[in-house]
Amino acid sequence: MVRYSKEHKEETRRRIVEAASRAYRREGIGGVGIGELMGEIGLTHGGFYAHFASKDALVAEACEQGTAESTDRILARAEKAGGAEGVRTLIDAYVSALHRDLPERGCLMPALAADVSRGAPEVRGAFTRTLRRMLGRIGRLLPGAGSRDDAPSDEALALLSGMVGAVLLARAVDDPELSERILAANRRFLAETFAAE
Amino acid sequence: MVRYSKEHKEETRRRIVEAASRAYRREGIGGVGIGELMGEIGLTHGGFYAHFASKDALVAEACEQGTAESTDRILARAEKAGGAEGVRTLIDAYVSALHRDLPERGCLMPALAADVSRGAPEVRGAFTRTLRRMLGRIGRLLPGAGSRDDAPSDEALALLSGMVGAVLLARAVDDPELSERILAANRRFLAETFAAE
DNA sequence: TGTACATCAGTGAACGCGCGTTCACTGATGTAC
DNA sequence: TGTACATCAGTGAACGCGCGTTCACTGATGTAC
Repeated sequence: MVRYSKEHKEETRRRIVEAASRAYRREGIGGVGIGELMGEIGLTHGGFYAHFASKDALVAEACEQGTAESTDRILARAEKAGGAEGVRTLIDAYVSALHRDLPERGCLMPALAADVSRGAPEVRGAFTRTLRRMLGRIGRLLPGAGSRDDAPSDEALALLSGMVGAVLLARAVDDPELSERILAANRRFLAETFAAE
Repeated sequence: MVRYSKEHKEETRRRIVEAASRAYRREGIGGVGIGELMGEIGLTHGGFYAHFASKDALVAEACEQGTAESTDRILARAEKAGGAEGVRTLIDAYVSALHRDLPERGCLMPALAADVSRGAPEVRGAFTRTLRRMLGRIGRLLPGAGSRDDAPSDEALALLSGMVGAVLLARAVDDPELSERILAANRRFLAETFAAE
């Protein structure tokens, strides 16, 4: 039943990374085993080590490669709009009930930053590169930003930190009303500060 | 060798909660087992169930009771100062390299919010009560805040979200320079916004 | 075009380990007499 | 004051389970002839 072509292996590898990235954001890194992951794409656990040296190697790749699509979904529309309208679009998309409720398709930062801070060096490195890339894109969206890509702007750092904290707390909280208030307050506050006309 | 007085049991229970609260903030909830915890206070794992019905029950108590001292350490000085000076004191203490580097003695939110959002209902409830208490104290510190304790103010929500996001990202990042920039940018930005004269 | 074969992606049993939880027990305690 | 005893905090072996990882293997593949 199994048929493999020349690109078959790299295709399988890609599917593992994608499944891992989604599952880790949903359940946490410790919450998903290799067997569960391989089963999700219709394979058995033993085959995993033909693709990755260790779970940490997969986690690193899931943090760096597996999140491009989600970042794009959040940022692309904002970049198309541009200006204050673009920043407002970003804030509304990021600090939203939808983003809160679908971590597996959302930003890496609120979902896995705490796990990463306790993780292997290669994982922290991959996470940092993804963060830098995101800060660069947000920085270019903000008014008055220089085009120096190497150092993220203070504004981008403050905006992203606020958005990440808001989604993180909104997810943890028990009470739907408080959760909604966390999002609404941060949306309003960040838009006033970073998307003023 | 073991000698127990009337208050001995509740004293032991208190020590378990304290050790758990510190260890969970440092290593994550999944990163610390019952055996390790009991060993840390000089007991064996079996005795744990004389004090708690389950690990989740301990986690809930660690989130609600075990963090009072840490919250106090961060907030007490700010409350004593009061006014804009008090807010600046809070921001400087929270968004600091010291807080970043000592999660086990720091705020519950950046350390465990992600774990909690995937946790048991009783854990989320305990976390939410601790968050509410903290928001109330921060709200009372901010200028122009009404004394309605039941609903946290938008300003308190935005300030805490920003501080939590900043410490969370600063901990996850690989590069000490970027980590320092995350803290500095957020300190400056939050102080300008919330501690203006 | 048809057959034999080397390759290697994927299989599944097995490993050592640590987890949360249970339970029969031990032995120091405060109390009853 | 001194002894017998019920209590119960803490012990440590055992449980079933899932984890990450290893490894001998299987069988479909593209290629050589």
